[in-house]
Amino acid sequence: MTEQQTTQSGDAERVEDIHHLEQQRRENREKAIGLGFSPYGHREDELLSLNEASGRYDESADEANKASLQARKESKRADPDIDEGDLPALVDDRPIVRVAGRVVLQRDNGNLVWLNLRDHSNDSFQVAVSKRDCELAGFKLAKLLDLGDIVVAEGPMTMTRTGEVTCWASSLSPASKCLVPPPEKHAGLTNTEIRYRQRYIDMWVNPETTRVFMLRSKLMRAVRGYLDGLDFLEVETPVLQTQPGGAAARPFRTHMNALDMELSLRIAPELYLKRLLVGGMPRVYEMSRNFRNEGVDKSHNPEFTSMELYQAFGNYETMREIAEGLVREMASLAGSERGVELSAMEFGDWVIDYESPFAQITYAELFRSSLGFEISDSERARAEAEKRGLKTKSEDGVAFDDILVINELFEEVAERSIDPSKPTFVLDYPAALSPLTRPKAGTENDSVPLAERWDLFIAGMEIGPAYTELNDPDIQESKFREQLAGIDDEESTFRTFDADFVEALKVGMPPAGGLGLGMDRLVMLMTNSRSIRDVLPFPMMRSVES
RNA sequence: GGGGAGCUAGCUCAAUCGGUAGAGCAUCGGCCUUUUAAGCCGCAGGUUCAGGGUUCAAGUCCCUGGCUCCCUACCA
Repeated sequence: MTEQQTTQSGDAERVEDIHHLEQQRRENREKAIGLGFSPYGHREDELLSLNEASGRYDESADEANKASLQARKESKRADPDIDEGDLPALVDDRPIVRVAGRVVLQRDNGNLVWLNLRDHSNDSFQVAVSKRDCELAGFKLAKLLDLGDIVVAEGPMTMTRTGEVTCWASSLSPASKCLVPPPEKHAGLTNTEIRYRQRYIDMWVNPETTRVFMLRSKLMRAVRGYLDGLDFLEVETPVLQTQPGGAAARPFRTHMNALDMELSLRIAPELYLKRLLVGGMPRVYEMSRNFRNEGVDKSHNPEFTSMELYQAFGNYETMREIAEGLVREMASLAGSERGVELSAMEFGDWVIDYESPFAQITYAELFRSSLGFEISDSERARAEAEKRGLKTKSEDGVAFDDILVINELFEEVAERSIDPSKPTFVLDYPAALSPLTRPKAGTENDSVPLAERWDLFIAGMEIGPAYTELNDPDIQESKFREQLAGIDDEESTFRTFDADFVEALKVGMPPAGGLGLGMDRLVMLMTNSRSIRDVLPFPMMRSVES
């Protein structure tokens, strides 16, 4: 973008529509140009972060410089006519730094202007711009800066009388103009709507927001590093799918013009990742953006990120070991960044222990301990569900299959009995609820056959499931065709018959473990964010006409 | 889906029973070379979310709509 474009585009005809606070800022930008500056800056190769610059402060050099200045002053006082050459030598070995940041505070003392700059590393770094020590243009610039402007300053690191490490500018130049009036400097920006819709303002004003997104990025990198260490390969599979599968959810639908096809955005990558196992890749994972055309709340966004992985010749036990290691790895990183103990990481009102081995309990045991009877007692389950006012039939009046009633009770009562502060694996779900999972050997003839599946719960949130994958094409086909009584549309998408996937299994998929983890929810846990919106830079918002 | 709260200056918030829309910060003008949310003096800043209604009079009461947040429900 050229200077001409940014400084002249449409100013003339728009001037009357522009808010006076913006107009004043435009005028200050013109004045900076008048001082010979390019208001939008240029390449800088020698910049230090503000935090690095603070670290460069050298106390002994600063003391020596101050002492030499004092000695010269005293010599002059003793002999006002002393020659310059007879004064004690000026000592100045103070480190020079070159820094950039956004102006968050400005205190103009007349011939000395104090600026506080902010960048990713430091919320408030002080720069002093004095008429005596700074280039004249830079000094004049300091006086006409607006809060929010980005500037580049260079000068020695020193300490003020009040003990604040400060860059004492020898030069100052603009790097970008902020034409938008800033939020209140102390109360800040609290309006959640602006925070989410104009996240760039939120990030500038509330450094904590920026820190969450930086930690999110580091956590994603840590996950990749961990999986890399286990020889998993990251892959990419289709987002646009003709037949969305791998989960129970309503998809977003779209149309492809070139091939005149109806397509859906994926609800899960599962069925494609398994095809890669069929093809011969032994360990794969994908950081998958999934799309589900459903409600929005504190833990649901229409697009969200899951990590799914598949390991040939693994099973759901292998997956439990990986998941526990991975979550602990993330917690360890987050703990060190946040300065909290791995065994005591706050999340809302809870303190979560990621250090101890994660708890394990079977679906049946958890059901029994919280409800007081067995999952096989379907009559009692139905009575209990009705007593609790739970749904036991679909909207069109069809009575739920027994296993759906049991699962209603499980979700309503048993899941909630899990200690939120202890990461907990719930093992061995009913096979009927897990159409892509291998049945658990020896339970086929039980009244409630089980499948080799677990779900991980932390802080009351479901973090993700894992399976021993079903690799028998005939069982898979019958699972796809199995319909439970009272099942709803969303649930049935799980069972949409995918002929090509069955064909792939016929080619032969090695036995495998598969795992899916909700990355957004994990980032919520790791950053102590209570809403998924706080870990997504740009959460879904209703559109507004302006 | 159900319930609750809210929307006033650029931002954060006031405005009593329905009776002249205010403050702080930011901005603008003036002073100031060690300030820390700098300070002192002065000025200015409004389609009270939108539309309709009641009234002599509406930010305030009523209706409709928009957007946001919270609770709840749903949601692998």
